Amino acid sequence: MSSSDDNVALSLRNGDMDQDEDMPLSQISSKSTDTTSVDGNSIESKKLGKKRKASTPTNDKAKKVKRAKNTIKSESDDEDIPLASTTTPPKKTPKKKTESAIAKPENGTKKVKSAKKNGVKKVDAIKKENEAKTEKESSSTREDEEEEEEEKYKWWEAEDVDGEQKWESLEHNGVIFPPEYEPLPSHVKLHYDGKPVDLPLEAEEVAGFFGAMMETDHAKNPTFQKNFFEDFCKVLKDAGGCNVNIIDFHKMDFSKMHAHFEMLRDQKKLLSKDEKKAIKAEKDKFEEPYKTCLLNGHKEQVGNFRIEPPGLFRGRGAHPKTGKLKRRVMPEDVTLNLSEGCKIPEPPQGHKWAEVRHDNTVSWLAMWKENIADSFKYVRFAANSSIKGLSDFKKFETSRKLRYHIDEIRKDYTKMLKDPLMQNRQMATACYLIDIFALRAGGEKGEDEADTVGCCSLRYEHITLKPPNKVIFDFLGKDSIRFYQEVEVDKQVFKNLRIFKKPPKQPGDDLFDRISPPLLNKQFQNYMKGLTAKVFRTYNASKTMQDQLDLIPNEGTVAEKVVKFNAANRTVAILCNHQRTVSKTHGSSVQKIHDKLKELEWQKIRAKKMILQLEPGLKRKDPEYFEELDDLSKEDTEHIHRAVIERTREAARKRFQRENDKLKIEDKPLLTEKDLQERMEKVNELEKEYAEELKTGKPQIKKSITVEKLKSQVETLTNRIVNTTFQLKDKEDNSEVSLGTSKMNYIDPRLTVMFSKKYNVPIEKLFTKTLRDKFNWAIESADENWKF
DNA sequence: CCAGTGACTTAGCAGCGAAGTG
DNA sequence: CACTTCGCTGCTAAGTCACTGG
Repeated sequence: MSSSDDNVALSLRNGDMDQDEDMPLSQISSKSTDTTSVDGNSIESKKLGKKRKASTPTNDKAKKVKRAKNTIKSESDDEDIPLASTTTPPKKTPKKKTESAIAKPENGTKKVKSAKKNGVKKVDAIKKENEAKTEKESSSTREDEEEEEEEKYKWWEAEDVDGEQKWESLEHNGVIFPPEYEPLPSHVKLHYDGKPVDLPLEAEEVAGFFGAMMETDHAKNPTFQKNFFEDFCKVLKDAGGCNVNIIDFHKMDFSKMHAHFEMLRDQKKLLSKDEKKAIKAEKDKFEEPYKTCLLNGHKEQVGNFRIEPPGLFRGRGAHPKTGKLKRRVMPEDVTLNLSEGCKIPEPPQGHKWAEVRHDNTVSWLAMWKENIADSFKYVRFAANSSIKGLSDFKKFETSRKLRYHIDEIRKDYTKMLKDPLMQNRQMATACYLIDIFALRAGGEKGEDEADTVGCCSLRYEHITLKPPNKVIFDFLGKDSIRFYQEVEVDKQVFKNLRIFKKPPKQPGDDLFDRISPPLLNKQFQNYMKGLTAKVFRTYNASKTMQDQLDLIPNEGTVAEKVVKFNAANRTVAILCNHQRTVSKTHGSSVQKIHDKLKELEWQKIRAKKMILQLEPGLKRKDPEYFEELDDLSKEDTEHIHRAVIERTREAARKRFQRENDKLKIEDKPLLTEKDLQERMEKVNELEKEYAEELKTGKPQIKKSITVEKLKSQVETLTNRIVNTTFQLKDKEDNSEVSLGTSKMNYIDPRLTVMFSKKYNVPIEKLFTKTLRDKFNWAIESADENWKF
């Protein structure tokens, strides 16, 4: 935000503060019709009694009656609940100030024009804005550079003013539809109960979807199977059925289909480099027109210009609809959005569009309705477009503005944790959880969706309380990612959570039964325009990153600094609970690195032993250098020997095979079994040598070796050991943390740019190409002094 | 008022080419 | 050079939140 805007915000805010200190959060109590006090005698909330699967089957009605009393009287340690518990909370004059009052003065009509400005000018605008920070008060200075000043304001305030309008003109070439279904060759069939099935094409396609996924976890999921089978049978029936009566999923055999797809894949892989290149070139040429569009006369990338192909819905977690058929989207389903009067893209031969719209209040280019959840899918601009950039910029500016209000907000909710009104306590407690543990808002979800929760939808069974103040969170959040944390909380928060869990509440019941995300957000708006629950995540993520970066000393190599940057990034990712599934190979690859480390260690020790054999006197000269000679146990050494031998053998065999393959192609005489034997004999000799070495503890020495050579070997090995150790630690630390999501969505990119410039780390080491494009505005605008 | 709708951001993962390794 | 591992990108599911209209 601009300096002057911040000023206004500050002064207004302070003025307000004098009138009513901690109004916003408590304001709700005076307005609310639900005057249930924390200590009981309230009407039952509608939310109570809503049950999920986790709850034990009980009579809901009976429970509702029981739960009607939400008293805190039996809370033994609740001595600091206000005495006024039976009265309505102290009313305060409703606060009139809103954020809009702050924003309004800035909103001149001239800013509307700014929406037309292109990206380059906008970037300049940000730069100017930063420079202007030092000139906050000086209005005359501002007028001096009015021309440019105007532009800079326009950039980021344009949409505040004219939030309605997203574009002046928009022209594009429509969308790409997936290729038509290609029937399988006649010998590739589904089998049922051992017999080949003649499927109509429509059904064959659906069966093929499953066949292609046979080896995935989805295909083993009973819900997936059930949903797939239902939809498959329906498609089959609608297409006229087939020669076999298919009634049992488990009698379906997709293996022929699966093998066929595998074969196609292998075939594709085997194509020569040039062939692959040619195919790609053709594809690129075909897609070219769809990749870009004209926004206000400027060329911009389109994001997802391909219509999603049909397939089986892969829901995440325990999604009730997983495996259902995602039907093919036809042009008749697709609505286009573009400027009035511009050329309308031709629909595919013999088809027509569902609708052509000219709505410049939205930023999508095309839209269709999907058949799984009946929701919309959009074709949108790419992340590097000005539209997305602007909204990203605004997102970060909003979250950045939160720093002016966060102290007050925290003070208010801390105070309100003790409010006698149940709703207010829930409100305050939710604010605390969202702020401190970066929980999501947690809206309501339907029966036909995966059972995941956020703050407001947390249920009884999702938290465990361990006095005096420990809370264990254990629930599935967005994408069914597990949120598990054992934490210590504010004492009053602990008490409140205990109250929210008090009988008659039981598993299946909402903890926060008197609040909802909209209610929460309404409160947040009183502090700051645009403040919602999700802003806290962005704010706290970026704030954490800033703090972590500030701790990094400006020294060392680029690689070291990158490692430290990533560590800071990781702190944020952990805060936001951004996880990734540990790869199937993780365990073995960690083991591999361990083994490698051991082996390096062994090599190093071995080299040192050789040094001593050549020059025994060295041990007295530098005992430290030879300290580790006995670090490896005999068993370990033997184990390593065996591994090395085995690997050598394997390599010899493979090499033999490879050479023979080559000779075969060249039509030359092949190596014989005897050649192989000879090579193996060499390995056997090495094996004997090692066995001997194990007995004597003395490695054999080659004639050509010298102490100098060995010392340099040791040094190389030491370096490799250090590097590998770091690599291992990084791998383990990162195995289940995903850094990408926070870098892309939560950490203000200007922080990364600041780090890059201040620490002389090339931005390429911190942002991938795509992120550099997406955050170009930040790269061009932030300098080494930028602060979140 | 509030449930439903619509539009947007946030999210993890598959697949693939690039880079690293022996 | 062959093989493995890494890291990026594209894909699309799953959230949030504002708005609408009965």
